[in-house]
Amino acid sequence: MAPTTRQRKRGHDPESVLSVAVGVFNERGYDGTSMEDLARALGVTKSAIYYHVPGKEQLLARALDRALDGLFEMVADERASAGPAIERLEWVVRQSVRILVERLPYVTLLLRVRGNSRTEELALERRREFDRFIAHLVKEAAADGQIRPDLDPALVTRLLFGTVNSLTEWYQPSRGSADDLADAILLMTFDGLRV
Amino acid sequence: MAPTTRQRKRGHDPESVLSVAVGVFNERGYDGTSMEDLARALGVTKSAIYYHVPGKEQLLARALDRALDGLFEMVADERASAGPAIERLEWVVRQSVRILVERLPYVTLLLRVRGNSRTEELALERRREFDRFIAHLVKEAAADGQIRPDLDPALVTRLLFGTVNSLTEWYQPSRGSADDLADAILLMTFDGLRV
DNA sequence: GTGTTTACCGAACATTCGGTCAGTTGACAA
DNA sequence: TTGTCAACTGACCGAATGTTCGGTAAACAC
Repeated sequence: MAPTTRQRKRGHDPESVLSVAVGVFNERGYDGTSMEDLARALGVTKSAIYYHVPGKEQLLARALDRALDGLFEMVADERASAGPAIERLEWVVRQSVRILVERLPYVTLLLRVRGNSRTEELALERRREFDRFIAHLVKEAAADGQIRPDLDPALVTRLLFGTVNSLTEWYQPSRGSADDLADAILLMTFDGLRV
Repeated sequence: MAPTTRQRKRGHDPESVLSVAVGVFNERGYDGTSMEDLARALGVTKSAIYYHVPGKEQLLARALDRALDGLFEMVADERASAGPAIERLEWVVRQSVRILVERLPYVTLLLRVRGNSRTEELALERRREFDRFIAHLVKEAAADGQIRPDLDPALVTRLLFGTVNSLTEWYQPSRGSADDLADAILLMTFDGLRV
């Protein structure tokens, strides 16, 4: 046997670095994560990271774009703009859950952004634009008389998407499909828990 | 004359430092906040902070205790343990909203803790204990046949308190009282949005 | 075998971090 | 007037931060 270690030069690329980095960001928080932490998680030294990506903030920017692009692709779909408002809202909630589950680490990171840097501010602004779209949709459904009139549409928007977004706090792929989750959320929020 | 209270110079005390610090922590995140940031917000130099409090992590610990103490005082109340489970659950949700509103900055900070230090781990463990109490309560209500049987009680627990906790993301005192908020949340989650 | 490219290491960089400490200030007591 | 003391300041420390850079072993191209 050759004593020389014949370890395969697996090697990273920008994609694998991003995916590992986002995982660590979500465990320790972006500001709580050092490049040393990332290096350890990747099994390389700090400097190796800079061979693949320009720096820490770029990692954040790419991750946030991945989440936001998913959300904006959805609201660009015809099904978000045509038909009865209540059905569009239901569809958008369902799709939001789907995106949240599909891109869980990226969306999780997005929902924790506080605006500490230019990168974060830009992401926050895009997110607010998405939120405005949803708020408008709820308002339409309320105007159509499709949701209970004794609740302020703006409040409903916040609570509804508070519920959806809280998935990032506990969801694991083993805990059910996106469709089952969306069913449960729509059942609770639209029809109520009480028997 | 023996004055029992000594006239103090204008300045800060541990309480005012804590309250300003928690505000900055919530704006920029705990790890994203430097002692220099705190000093600027307090209008003093960095070293003045150490005259009033032992350090950054102690500020976090005190803030987290303030949130957790409120939650545990509530579950220690008789009304959380006696009577029909569904009514206890309703009461606990209502009180949770109240505490969240009363101690908003402290609870906000608590809900963002990731376990990066011993202090954060201890807070996380106490929080999990609170969550276990709620989960048990929902399970009891489900066993009593008081909430719809087609939803997993563990899932309901997460969604219900995901909704409640999402208040920290947007609530401002000008946006209504804790009671009004609790009404809206209970209306949506227990009776449903749809007309 | 030689040259080039890929993927990395180790050492260093300037800066910022949380924290310490000797000294200063000014209100008050005596 | 003098002394005390709460409430600071400013200079500083070692460690950690994100980033740069010169070098290099291994894989590949010819």
